[in-house]
Amino acid sequence: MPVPAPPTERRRGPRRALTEDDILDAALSLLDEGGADAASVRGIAARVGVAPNAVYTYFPDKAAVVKALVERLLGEVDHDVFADRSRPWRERVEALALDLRQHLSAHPGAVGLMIGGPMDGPQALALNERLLELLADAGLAPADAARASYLLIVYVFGSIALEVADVHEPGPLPAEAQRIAGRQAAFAATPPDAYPRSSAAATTMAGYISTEQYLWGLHRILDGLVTRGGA
Amino acid sequence: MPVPAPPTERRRGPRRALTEDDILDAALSLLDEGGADAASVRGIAARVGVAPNAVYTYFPDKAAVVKALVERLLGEVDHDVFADRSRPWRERVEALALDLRQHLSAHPGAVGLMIGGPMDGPQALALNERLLELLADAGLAPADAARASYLLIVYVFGSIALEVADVHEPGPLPAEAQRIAGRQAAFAATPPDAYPRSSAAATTMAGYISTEQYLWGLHRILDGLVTRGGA
DNA sequence: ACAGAGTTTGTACGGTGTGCAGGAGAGTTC
DNA sequence: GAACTCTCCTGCACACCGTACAAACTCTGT
Repeated sequence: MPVPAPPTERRRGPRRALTEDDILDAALSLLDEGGADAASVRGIAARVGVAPNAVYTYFPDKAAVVKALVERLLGEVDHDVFADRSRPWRERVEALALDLRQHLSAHPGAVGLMIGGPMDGPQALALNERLLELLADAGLAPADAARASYLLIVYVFGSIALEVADVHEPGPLPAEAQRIAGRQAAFAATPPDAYPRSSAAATTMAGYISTEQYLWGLHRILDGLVTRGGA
Repeated sequence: MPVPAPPTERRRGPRRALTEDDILDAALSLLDEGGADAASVRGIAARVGVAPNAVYTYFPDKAAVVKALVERLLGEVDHDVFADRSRPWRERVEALALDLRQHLSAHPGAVGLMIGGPMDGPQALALNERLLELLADAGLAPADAARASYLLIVYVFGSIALEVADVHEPGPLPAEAQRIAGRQAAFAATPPDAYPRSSAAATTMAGYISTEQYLWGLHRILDGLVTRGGA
């Protein structure tokens, strides 16, 4: 604790009607209901019942709101699950990857905001730290662990980004089976003469958004990491 | 050619002052100069010298402009380079990955637009088709080739997305060395007591955005694909 | 010459993020 | 208790966004 001083120090002026978290709550619910466009400053302010510019008392600008929101979502992942060193490391990576995917795709509108910014907050760093620990446990040298951690992050966020990019309407993601069926219908329109292989692989491609494909890719990456730990 | 009919059929009414390509040119240049926000319908119209709503003669809405622009950029990659079956397949995948990265990061503002939509146009399909061919040449069964193709696409677009997300100002990407130096400076501020591993790996992490790291990750993925081609 | 289709423009509406001036509440100091 | 000061919230305003509508103009087919 680098701040031992006054936690209960009352500020001057009138008490705040809101907290930063109230604003983030409103932003997140708007994001979930209406997509990225719905999470406007005016919308947030209306939801918490203040004038639009009152938001600027809590955050300097809208970018700060989304930054804080991203941090909060990243903080929701349970670090203990994959910090448990008694479990095999592959299992722990898998648990982390699944956890991240579940948490992030629960808020599809927020995914675009994450990959739109640098993702360099404390929670992002903490996550990276855990990943480095985990890969060190796997026997990777520090430099390789760092590279591998980035590779995994790219895979996780890239997967989720492409996944949510495929759904057109805002709101919560439909069930997996439903989305796959929709993609299957879309891929059926692929002209087989122009794209023979794509057309033949349509069924597999429709399943790109499935947990199964997600794990398949993850396993291939983990395989690649162990077959050649060196540079 | 499924359209043998009249290519020179003159429409009624006055001749168009522009072409669709003029609009895409303007959109792309604005995107490159001022980032995603600068590519507004009004900005595009001003650049080509018409009223804002004249754009709607050529495209139904802004989303269609973005979609066409994405398709055009995807069409810029030279398919012949990695369609040459005499070269080893790993080399061809590498060439494709590098080509894509170069083309896409030449227009950083466009990257967000790509992963914001479904990426299901003809050029995207053609790219996928080539990748499937390539992976079939590598000896993968069709279903595995499809999965592997998606894995590679996720990696390529995920990498580039995270890469451009790190640069704050719009405009063309700075040189690689310059960006790495900037990241190094940023990572130096990481508190070593809270994040010991991240702090120790700062130098490696600063290089995340390098071509070297990009290829390292790609090679790990390719290793993972060959060590276990089956499900 | 005329009709009609197609292109462009002016105007306008509702939305966005955000700066500025002023008013109201709550602590601090006399 | 009065005065001061600091903070929060508000109303208003600006510049911008995407885009719908109707009018004006230009060209082609008859």
